[in-house]
Amino acid sequence: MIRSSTGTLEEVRRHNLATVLRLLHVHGPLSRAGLTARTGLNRSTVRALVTELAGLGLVAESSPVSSGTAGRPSIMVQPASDNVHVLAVDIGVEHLTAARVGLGGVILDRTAVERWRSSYDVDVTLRHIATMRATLEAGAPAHSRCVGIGVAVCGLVGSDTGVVRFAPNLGWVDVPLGALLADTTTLPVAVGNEGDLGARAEHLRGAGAGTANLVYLTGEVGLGAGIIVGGRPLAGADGYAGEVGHTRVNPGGRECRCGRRGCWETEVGEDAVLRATGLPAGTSMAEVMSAYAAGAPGVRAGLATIGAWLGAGVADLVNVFNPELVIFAGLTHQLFQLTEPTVRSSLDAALNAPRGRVRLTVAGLGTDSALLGAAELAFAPVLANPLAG
Amino acid sequence: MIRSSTGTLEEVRRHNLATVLRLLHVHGPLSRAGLTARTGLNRSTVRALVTELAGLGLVAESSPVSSGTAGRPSIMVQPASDNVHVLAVDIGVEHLTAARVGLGGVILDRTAVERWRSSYDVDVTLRHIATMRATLEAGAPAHSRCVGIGVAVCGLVGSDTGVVRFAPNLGWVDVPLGALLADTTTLPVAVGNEGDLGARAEHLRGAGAGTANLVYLTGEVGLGAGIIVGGRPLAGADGYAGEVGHTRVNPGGRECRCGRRGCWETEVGEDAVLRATGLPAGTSMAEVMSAYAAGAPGVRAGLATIGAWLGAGVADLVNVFNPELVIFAGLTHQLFQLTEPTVRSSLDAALNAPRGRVRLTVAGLGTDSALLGAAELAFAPVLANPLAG
DNA sequence: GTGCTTATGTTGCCGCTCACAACAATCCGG
DNA sequence: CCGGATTGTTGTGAGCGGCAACATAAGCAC
Repeated sequence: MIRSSTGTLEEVRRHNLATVLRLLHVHGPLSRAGLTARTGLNRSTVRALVTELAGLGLVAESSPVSSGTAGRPSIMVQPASDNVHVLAVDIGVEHLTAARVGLGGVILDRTAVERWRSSYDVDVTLRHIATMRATLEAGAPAHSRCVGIGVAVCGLVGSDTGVVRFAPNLGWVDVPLGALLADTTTLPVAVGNEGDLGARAEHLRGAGAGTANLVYLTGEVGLGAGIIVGGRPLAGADGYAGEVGHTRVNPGGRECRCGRRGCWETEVGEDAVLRATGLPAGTSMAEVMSAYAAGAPGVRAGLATIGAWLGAGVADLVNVFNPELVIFAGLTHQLFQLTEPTVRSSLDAALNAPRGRVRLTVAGLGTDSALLGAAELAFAPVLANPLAG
Repeated sequence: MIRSSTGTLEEVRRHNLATVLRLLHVHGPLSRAGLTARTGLNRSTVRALVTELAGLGLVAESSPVSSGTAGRPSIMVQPASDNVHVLAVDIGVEHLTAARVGLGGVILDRTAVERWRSSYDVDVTLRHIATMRATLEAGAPAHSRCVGIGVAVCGLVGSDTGVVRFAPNLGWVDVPLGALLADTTTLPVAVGNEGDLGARAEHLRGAGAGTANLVYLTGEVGLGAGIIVGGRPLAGADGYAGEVGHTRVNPGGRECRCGRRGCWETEVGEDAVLRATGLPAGTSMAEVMSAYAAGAPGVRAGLATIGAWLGAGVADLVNVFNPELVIFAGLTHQLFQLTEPTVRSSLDAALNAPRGRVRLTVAGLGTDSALLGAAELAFAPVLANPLAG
C-alpha cells in the first residue's frame, strides 16, 4: 500500500521549497541572507531548503561574496539554468520559433523555421518542431536535463487538454496538439494561447513585473489579449478568456472574417491598417512604419482613425478590468508607437471618473513574450512542486 | 518583547480553522465525519479544530443524530448564527435596507427606510443607518455578538479605503463612508460596490453556488456588474473593476449622462426602456412588465430592441471572460424575463466558435444579493482568522 | 596587526501540528 | 444477543520550522 498522506505538514515543506525556487527563478541569484529576508523564514529553515534544492540539482550555491558591508559574507544561490531547461515553442502566423530556456528564464539557444508562412499543415508543423527540438537538444550540455515542453499558439486552446480548438489564421480546428506532441516524448507537454502566455511573461519579467493587474494586447493579423488579475492569469471556465478580437466596437462597421460586423480586430487589424492608409495589400507593418516616417499621403490620417479605435477598445477593457497597466505587443506594439497621442486622447475621453492611474507601455520582452511565456508554462509543474521531478 | 513569530506552523493551524469555519458558514450544518471527508484532515485533527471553534463561540456541537446507516452516529456541527452576527446595509437608488445576518448567512432580522428616494444627503443617510442599527441590535438576543458592519453602495468604491469615489445616482463624490461609519462604532467597517457584493453572494449561496467563473449583472436606473474569476471576485487595481455600464456598445448611439455616446446603460437602462416602449417617464419596471403582459402596443417591439442590445453586451463579456454562467439581477433580472429569447439569439449570434456552454439565469437570492454580499464582506475577517475575534 | 562590531553559517533542541493506531461507543441487521 | 460498520476518543510519533548558542568571516578604528 502506497503512502496516501494528504500530510498538511508535507505541504508546508513543499510550499516553502516552491517559494524559494520561484523566488530564485523570478528574481535571479540571491544570497541566503536575502532569501531569509524575502521569505520571512528562519535562517536554519532557508539553509535546509536551499540544501535540499541543491541536492535536487535545481539551484547552485557559490562561494560567499562580500557585500561591502560589515559582517560575514553570505553564500549566493542561483537557479541552475545550466542544469535544468525547458523547450519553448511559439507558433504564430508569421513565425515558428523554438528555444531552449534555462531555469531563471534565460534563453540559452534558439532557432526558427524559414518560410514558415507557406504551409500551416499540422503534420508539417510537428516535423518542424521535432527538427528544431533535435537541433536544440544537440546543442545542450550533457548534464543538462529538460523538464518539459511549452507551446504558445495563436488560437483558442482548451484549459488543460492541450487541444487547439480554433486557430483561424492557421486554419486549425480541434487539433489535439498537446497529445500529438506528448506522443513523441515522455516529457510533460503544455499548450497555451499566445496572448495568455505573453501576458504571463511580461507580468513575470517584462514591462509588467511587479504589476498585479494588467492587460496585454498582441496580434499579428488579428488581435489577441492576455489578462493578469490579482497576479494570476485570467483563464475563464475553459481557458478561452481574453478573446477581445471579436468584441464588437462598431455595430455599423465592416464585415469581419468571423461573419459579424464591427469586431475590434476588423477596425484595428492588419487589413484595417492597409485599408485606412491606402497602402496595397501585402504591405508589411515595417513598411507601413517606413511610409509613416516618410510622410506618405493619407498614411498619417489613416493611422489616426486606427488609433482612435484602438484607444476606444482599450478604454472598454480599462473600464471593465481597472488595470494598472496596458501593454502593447505584436501588431499593437507598432500601432501604439505610430498613434500614441491619438490612443491616449481616445482613452482619456472614454474613461470613467476616477481613473487617472492607468499606464500604457509597450512589451518589455520585445517579440519574445509568448515564447518566454511558453517556457514559464513548461516550468510551472517544477516550480509548483520541486520534489516531483 | 512581544512574540514576533511568522510561524508557518501557526499559519497551518489558522488555515485549517478557517477552512472548517468557512465550510460550515457556506455549506451549513455538517457532521464531524462530514467535515473529515470534505477537508481531507484526520478525525483527530477535525475534533481538535471543532473543539477550538466551539470554545471561541463560533460553532455549536449538537448531540449525535443517527444517519440511518450502520455505524456510530456522528456529532453535528453548525455555525453559531445565534451567537455571532453582522450588520449588513444596502444603499441603492430606490431602497435603503439593513439586516442582521447570522453566521451561516441567515437573515435574522431586517428593516428598511420608507420614502428613501426623497433625499440622498450623506448625513441623512448616516442617521438612517444609525437608527436601523439601533433597531436591529435592540431585537438581538443579549448573548449574540456583532463582529462587523458591511455596506453595499451603488457606486465606485475604493478597494480598502471605504471611500465612495463616485455614485452618480446618489450624487456622491469622494464620500469617506467607511470612515464616517467607523467613527460611530468600534466594530470593523467594510464598504463595497453593489455589483461586486451581489456577485459574491450569488457565487457563495445563490444561483452561482459552485461556479468558479461567472458574470453578475445588476442595475436600478443604470447598469453594474460583479465578476467572479477562478472563484475570486475581480477587483482590479483600485477596486473599480466590473464597471460595464459605460463600455461603448454603440458609437452612433444616444448621448449618455456621462457625456459620451452609446454606453451600454444608455441602450438598456431604465430610460432606454421607457423610450423604446413609448411609456411615460416615471413608469416603474413593474408597470412595464404589466404593460408587456397586457400586450400594450409598441411595448413588445421596444423591448425586443432592448433585449438585442442586452444580448450584444453580454456577448462581449462572455467573449472576454469565458464564464460558465451569467446571472441577471435587479433591472436586468426583469429585462431578462421579458426578453429572454431575444437575448439568447443575440448572444448566440455574437459568440466565438466553441462557446456552447455558457448558461444564463436570474438571481437566486432575489433582491437580497447585494445585502447578503455586504454581510459576507463583514464576515470575511472572522472567516479568514477565527482566532482574531 | 589587534580587538570590536556586525552579519551570517551551523548545530542541537524545542514546541507545535497533524497523522496514525488502538480502543471505546453506538447503530444496524439478523 | 452478536457481528459488522462507522465514528468518537486518546495517546504516541514523525516532521517541520523557530530559536538560541556558538562558530566564522568580513569591515572598521586604533
